[in-house]
Amino acid sequence: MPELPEVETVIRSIKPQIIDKKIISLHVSWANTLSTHSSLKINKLLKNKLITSVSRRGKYIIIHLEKNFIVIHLRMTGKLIYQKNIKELYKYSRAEFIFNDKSKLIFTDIRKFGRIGMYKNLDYLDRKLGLEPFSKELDVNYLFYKLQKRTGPIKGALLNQSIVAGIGNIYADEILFKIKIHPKISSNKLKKKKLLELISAIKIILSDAIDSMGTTIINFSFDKDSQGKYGKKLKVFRRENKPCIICKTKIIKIKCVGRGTYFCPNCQKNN
DNA sequence: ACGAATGTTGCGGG
DNA sequence: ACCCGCAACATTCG
Repeated sequence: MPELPEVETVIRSIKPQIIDKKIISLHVSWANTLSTHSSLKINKLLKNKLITSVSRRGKYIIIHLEKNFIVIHLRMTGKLIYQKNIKELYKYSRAEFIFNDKSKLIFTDIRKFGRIGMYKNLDYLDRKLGLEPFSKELDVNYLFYKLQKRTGPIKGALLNQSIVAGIGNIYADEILFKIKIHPKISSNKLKKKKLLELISAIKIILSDAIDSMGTTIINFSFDKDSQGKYGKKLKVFRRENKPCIICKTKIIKIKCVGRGTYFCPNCQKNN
């Protein structure tokens, strides 16, 4: 579920709550949640370690320890809930960080796709992921270089985390609508002038969505049950059969790179 | 009632 | 290197 704006919202909400706390233990109730270590091993590495920072890379949440990094991916339905005083139990709790002051960070995940791993540095993420959308290095030359050899649909390129990190299904559709590009147009067909618009749209849509604290449609929430407000601003995503806000043509839904894809067939022509 | 779809990623194979 | 289809899983929708 969460894309970059939702992940950014989550880290902004949990950072002040967990920074400078010491982790006592990590209790894992669904073993596959751990992607890199056994529960025993990760607990040895975590025990009494201080959280020095919390950050984000693409859609990954990074909890900085003194020597290591805990990396969390929420995938479709993962949530992080900070719990100050011992209270409710969560049916879908998969792992719980226990801090020195008895507070907890609870990782819940209905579909069990979310993962928690631990790394000595962030090379693993940097190798796998492309540029951050707000990076100054994200320019026309970089995008052109990445797209020129690709013949697949531009939407697939936007969803590809090794090009620009953090865009998912919602924002890919919104970005393409903003600059009137058909989602199935071949990636290498875009001229440099259009790539300049694309970069600008990526930055604008994502930063607007962050300002709205993300999009809540089905699952996303932060701070336990706060909802993102960007859902109200969506122009095409999940607006099938509703009028395009520009031309009143009905928004249609198709399959593109295996994903439900919404666009305006009049504003976003395939040529 | 049951197959399809759901905001993601990693894998295998062409 | 790229691209596609599928699997990982639980719930909701038509």
